[in-house]
Amino acid sequence: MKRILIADDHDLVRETLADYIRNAGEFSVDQASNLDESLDLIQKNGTYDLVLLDYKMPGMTLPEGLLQTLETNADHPVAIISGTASPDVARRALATGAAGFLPKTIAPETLISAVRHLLGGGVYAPQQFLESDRNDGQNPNLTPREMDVLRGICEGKANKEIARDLDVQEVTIKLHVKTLSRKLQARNRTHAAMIARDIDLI
Amino acid sequence: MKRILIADDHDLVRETLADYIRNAGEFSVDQASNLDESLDLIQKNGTYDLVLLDYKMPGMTLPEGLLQTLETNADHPVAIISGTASPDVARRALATGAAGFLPKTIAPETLISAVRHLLGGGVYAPQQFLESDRNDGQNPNLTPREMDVLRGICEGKANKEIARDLDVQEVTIKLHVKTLSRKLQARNRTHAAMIARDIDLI
DNA sequence: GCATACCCTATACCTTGGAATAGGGCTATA
DNA sequence: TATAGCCCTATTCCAAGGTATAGGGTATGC
Repeated sequence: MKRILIADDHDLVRETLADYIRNAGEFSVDQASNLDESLDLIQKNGTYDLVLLDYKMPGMTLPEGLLQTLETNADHPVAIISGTASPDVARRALATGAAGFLPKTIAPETLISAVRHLLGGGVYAPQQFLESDRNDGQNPNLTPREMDVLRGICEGKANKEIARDLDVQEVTIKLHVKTLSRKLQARNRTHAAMIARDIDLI
Repeated sequence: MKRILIADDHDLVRETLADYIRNAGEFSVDQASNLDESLDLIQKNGTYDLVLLDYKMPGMTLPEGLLQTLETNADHPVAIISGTASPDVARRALATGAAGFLPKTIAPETLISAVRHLLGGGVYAPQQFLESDRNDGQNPNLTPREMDVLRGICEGKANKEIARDLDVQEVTIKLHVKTLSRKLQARNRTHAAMIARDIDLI
């Protein structure tokens, strides 16, 4: 029987979900409520056939937390499960090496078939999260660089800090901040960060 | 058999949850994925014995959305179910007339007994969300004025603007910004805004 | 080749944010 | 009454954010 680890900090959600997957009768499910606990369980019980990590739980970060898990659960698939349906998160997760991206808006039966698919070594991600390169109507159409800067802003970093991280001059960051703020119709960086969060851009 | 309505936009979470509650054998469960759909169902099928509303779903607002639901589902309890465990949201929900507040971090069995309690006309809310005197590391415990300023920050307003709105001097705003940033362990106003959003403080 | 879009840099200037320090007035409570 | 917490103000100073303008380098596509 295939062994699955589900990590999510919402006890209610995780346990009912684990129950649901167990009821399919094909899987044994273990649970963790944060990243550290997940890593501990993997080391204690051996690698799982599939690990599902909530994108938002204590200790979890992208890409760091995902990379740690991939390393610990060597050679077995790790997928991200996320409440907020964000194409950008999906892309970054897959680019980092995740085997899949499961939004919490998918139907339960779809989840089961996705789990089977992942266990078979496949990659799972809903269509709409992959072909969203093109902006579908309300996407403000930020350039890759502007997205980099926006992420920095959202983490509360100063321009100088972002500049160091991206290895460019501070003035350049200021330029990006200005243009991305205009595109988002934000009045300043803080506003831009909040808008980005609102429309699930980050 | 008591009739329950669950409204949550995450299909996966809602359906597994509905399954779980149905399995208790005592309840019939209907589902909605946003506020409007909930109101429609109540009007079409008659009032439910209990309505559980997700705090974060399309159309949902506090207090407006809750008030609408309370009115439509006249004389029957409506409870808020929330992913992020925020004492402030809990207090506002209960103050508006919600019969209960259920964080998604509670255990599934606790949920079932809470549902029974609510159906019996009781009020349910975890202790720790009501006696928020003690801040257990998580609760930033901001003063009312600091909350005012925080709201301004989150709207992308400048200090000068917030000062005008609250009819005080700009320096005063700066003071509040500094102290609330310290309490939230934020490095600046943007960071504070993002943290506030993360923990659903606003 | 030419236009376009993106990315980077530079200079200069002004506004805003934020730290530090010091107090006064108010209210609730021990 | 004294203590504490909150709210407001003040002054000073430096760091950071933001605007404006001008340009260079490099791809891509017509």
